[in-house]
Amino acid sequence: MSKVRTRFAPSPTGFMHVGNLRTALYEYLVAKSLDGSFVLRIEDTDRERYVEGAVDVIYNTMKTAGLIHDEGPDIGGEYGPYVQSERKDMYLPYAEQLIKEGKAYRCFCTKERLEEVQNSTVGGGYDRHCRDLPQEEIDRLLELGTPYVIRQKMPIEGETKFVDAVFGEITVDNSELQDQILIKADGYPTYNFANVIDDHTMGITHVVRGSEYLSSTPKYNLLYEAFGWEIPTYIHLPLINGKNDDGTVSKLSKRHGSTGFEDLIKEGYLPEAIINYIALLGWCPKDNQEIFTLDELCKVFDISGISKSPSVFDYDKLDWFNAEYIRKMSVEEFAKVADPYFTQALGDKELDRIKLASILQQRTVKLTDIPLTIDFFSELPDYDKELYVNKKSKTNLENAPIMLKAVYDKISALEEYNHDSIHDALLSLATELEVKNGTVMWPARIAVAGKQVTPGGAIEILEILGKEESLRRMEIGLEKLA
RNA sequence: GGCCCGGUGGUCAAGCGGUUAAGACACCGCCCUUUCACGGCGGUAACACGAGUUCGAUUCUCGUCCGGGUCACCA
Repeated sequence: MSKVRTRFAPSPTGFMHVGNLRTALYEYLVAKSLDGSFVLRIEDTDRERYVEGAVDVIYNTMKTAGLIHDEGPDIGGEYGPYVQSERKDMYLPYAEQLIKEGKAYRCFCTKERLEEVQNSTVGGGYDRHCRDLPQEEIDRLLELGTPYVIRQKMPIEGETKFVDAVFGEITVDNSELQDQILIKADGYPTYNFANVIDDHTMGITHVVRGSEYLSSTPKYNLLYEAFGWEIPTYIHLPLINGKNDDGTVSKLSKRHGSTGFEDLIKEGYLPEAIINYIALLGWCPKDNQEIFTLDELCKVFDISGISKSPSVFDYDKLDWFNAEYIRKMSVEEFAKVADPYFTQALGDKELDRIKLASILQQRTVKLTDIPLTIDFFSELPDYDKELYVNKKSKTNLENAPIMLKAVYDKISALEEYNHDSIHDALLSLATELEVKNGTVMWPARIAVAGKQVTPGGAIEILEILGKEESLRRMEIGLEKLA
């Protein structure tokens, strides 16, 4: 058996949809799990949709996602060129070969006529008007310079069967198939034609793509057969949907939130978490493990685990994966990825960012949540004194000032100012006053944070804020409570 | 509309003729606790429907319904 080769063939639109990314991921995994090669091919034949810098978006996405290709425009390979626009001259000869063999023909029909036929025929479609033109007529039209397209002769009767590795055997009536256009009037190949030629000439063994191609696969196969080429293994992937506000589902799109890889990254998701999540959208390992590195996925990935039914992209689950990946990092790693967000909230204010990271790490779901949860470090928010009232901690407007004053005195008397000394001071205070820990902790935390919910407790916040600033904030609290 | 595909809790999903129908996310409750989180424990919740086949169907077949895809000189 020849070496397994898969390809990812995106169009440079400047946007990498998670659906495309998942297709790329599965193509990568199919190749790597079978000890094969993963090829990147850029399909840029559509000039109108060309976007500046779009190819870089593809490279960057693949790189940050960790999907490293073995061959491609940037690194070459023995099956090049890997950019479709650079291969444009190789398609026409193949189509002409088919004409010579009587498997394709020139169609001179005008668009107007086609439209007319489309509207008048039940079920629409082309009426194969030019399929059997006499040779003299063809020559005459050719001499006149009549524009034409090249169409493939599809079988009129019978059926075409093919086997998909995921969906099993699929049968389609040949009467459903149009005489598809291979070469357009401008001389360029249609997408389907270019695809078959490229896949074959690049030695692609496994075609992995979304299930929207399932019903056009017979057309592909008829082309492979016309050339006498070996048909690749087809692996069609179930689609990814999004959930609408009204509870229905539809194809994943912008209105469901960020669906581009870069958008997701901007929203504070980690690449590894995104990859891990989408790997499980439509595929399940034998043992139901959920957390996987890319390398682990390569080892356990198996085509038989691919599901047939479409799935819904669930941001809640993505959140969970992201939080898991954040918690798995070392504090240093987390501090590093969180740093831009620290800066966003704190500016150039000097705080111990490692300590900050350590109290934040367990409670961060998305990196973008960080600024709002730590904003009080840079500036004490204006808060209502009702915050000092907390039933569970047994604090109220009467005892809060007393507790806060006691904390203030205790802290200002501290020679050494660190986590342990603050800890001991506050806990011993609770013992001395014969109240529960919360009764002294709550007012202290509220005074220095000015927020009901904070990352970390009173001790951590006091420590990070520093003695001077903490005391200043407690003074403000005492004034409020007076 | 024709054709193709799909249908297990709200979501991702295991299951491949006999199970108390796993697990994860979300949700709810309890515990831990200086708030929130993390962590621990527990809970609610599903085989779309109807006929077959079979001793026995979530698993096999057919029909119905629902959902999606596809029918271009777009990719």
